Amino acid sequence: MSTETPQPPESELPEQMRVRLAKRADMLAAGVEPYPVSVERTHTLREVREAHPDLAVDVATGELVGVAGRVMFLRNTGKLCFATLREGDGTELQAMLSLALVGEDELARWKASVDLGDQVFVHGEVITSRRGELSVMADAWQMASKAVRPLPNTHTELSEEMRVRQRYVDLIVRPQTREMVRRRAQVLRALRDVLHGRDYVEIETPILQLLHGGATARPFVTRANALDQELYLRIALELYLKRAVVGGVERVFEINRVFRNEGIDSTHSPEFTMIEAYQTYATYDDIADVTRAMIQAAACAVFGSTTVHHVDGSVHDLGGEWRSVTLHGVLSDTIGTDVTPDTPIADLREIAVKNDIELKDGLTAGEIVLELFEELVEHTLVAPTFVRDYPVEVRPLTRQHRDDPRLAEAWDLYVFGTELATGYSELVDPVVQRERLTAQSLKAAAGDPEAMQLDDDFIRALEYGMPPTGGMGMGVDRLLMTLTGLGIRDTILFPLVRSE
RNA sequence: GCGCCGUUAGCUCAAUUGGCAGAGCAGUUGACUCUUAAUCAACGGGUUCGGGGUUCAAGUCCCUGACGGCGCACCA
Repeated sequence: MSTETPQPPESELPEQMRVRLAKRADMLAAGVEPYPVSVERTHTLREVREAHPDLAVDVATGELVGVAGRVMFLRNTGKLCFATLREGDGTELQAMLSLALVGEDELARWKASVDLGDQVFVHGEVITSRRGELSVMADAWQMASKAVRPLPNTHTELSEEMRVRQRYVDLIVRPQTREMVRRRAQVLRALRDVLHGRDYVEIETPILQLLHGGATARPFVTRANALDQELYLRIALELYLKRAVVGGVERVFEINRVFRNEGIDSTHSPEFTMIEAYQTYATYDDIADVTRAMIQAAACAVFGSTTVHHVDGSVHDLGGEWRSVTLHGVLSDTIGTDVTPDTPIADLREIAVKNDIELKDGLTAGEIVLELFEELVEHTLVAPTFVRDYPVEVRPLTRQHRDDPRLAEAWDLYVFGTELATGYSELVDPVVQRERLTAQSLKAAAGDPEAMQLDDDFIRALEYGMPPTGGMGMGVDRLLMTLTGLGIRDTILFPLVRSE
């Protein structure tokens, strides 16, 4: 060891880090920069590969290139060294260093300073080895960035915790993780493309809010020092998008993060990405078509068709029209008993008892129907299914049904047994909306932490007249899960983890 | 929040009834000009998650805390 790095007490570091730090120090002592500002890269590894798709064995092209990548394999033999370089998209290319070409000193310097995981630059001729491997035969090489921490071994699976806590390592080691990053980008782009194609305008609305609303969920609370006031992180996008609709943004959407202070598990993250879209002079039927178009476009963006491939190997077609049922209808079909908005509470409770479902006291008929649906039907809806016409009391932001005032013009979209999206014919009557939110705020005052607050400014906006509007909301992470079959923590690049 | 299971070398894991803490990969040294999970030889590497206890003796048993996984509850 020639130079000390006083920061962390070296004796407490693992042996392999001490060795690598010593190599870094030795390079500095020899006047070699382990972290140069740049290197003379002329080609990406992919470009070299694409320029020479099928060279014969043991061929020299005469083409000189400068390439760089992370060392993923290293085979230092006596007078001929091999390294497999990899760049960000996963493309790999072999570098070879021979005593004859680089000389004794440079070969020794390579062996002494290069470890698995280092970023290196290699200049030389594009050749194929005697075994036919496309390679760059080096005439010069340079460290591009010395890795002082060793990579995990690449022959065993990384632990789940390591993959989430050190996602950068997961990205280096696992192609599936790199693929998810790109798939998420493809999905976001597809969603935007569909909406832009229909003349929607993307806007950004406040994340820090004085009141929480637009959904029933526990919010995160924070504080604005300058205002000396508590603020909430938004739980939904809805109420501000509707303000924009009132103001004349007649087709509007937002894709961004919302925050819910609730359980964390394989399908729930405290922050997740929502898309909400609103279109004036549209109904919940129109917005269902938009939603289907978005999901099918997302599938095509990822898989090239509406046939999706899950990580468990299963294949599912999300193409064509989707099944549409009513809430009461699908519940009736499932349990074999007719349930309608007229079914008395006593009868509904009897169905619950028969099916071993415990119900809280004081529920309305509509709330019981919804509970029965969630317990008995939801998990059976594997193929995409719009479930329509919910009890009006469980959809406080939706207009009453044109044919039955006890129902709301709302649908939920279920795929693979879970809810993926929701859509409404929006409630635009300010008087009815005030009544509904007042009822919600009474529940909040009574201690329900998930109930909506009465947002007077939102009501005031409606009082100026909001056009008839259809709206939808969808969890983007859920969409990724639907397309790939992964858990939510695999669809979010950097999910929340507890401190180590 | 409640319950169950787990945490051992850089990584992935093993360790019988409580009896010397091990393997593969990675690392160090040496050999090798066609390797590609290279091979061969030798060597090094441990606060067994933290704290406390029982015991002649604790990775192993008990208590406690942290973190993780699964189930339940809440929810998208």
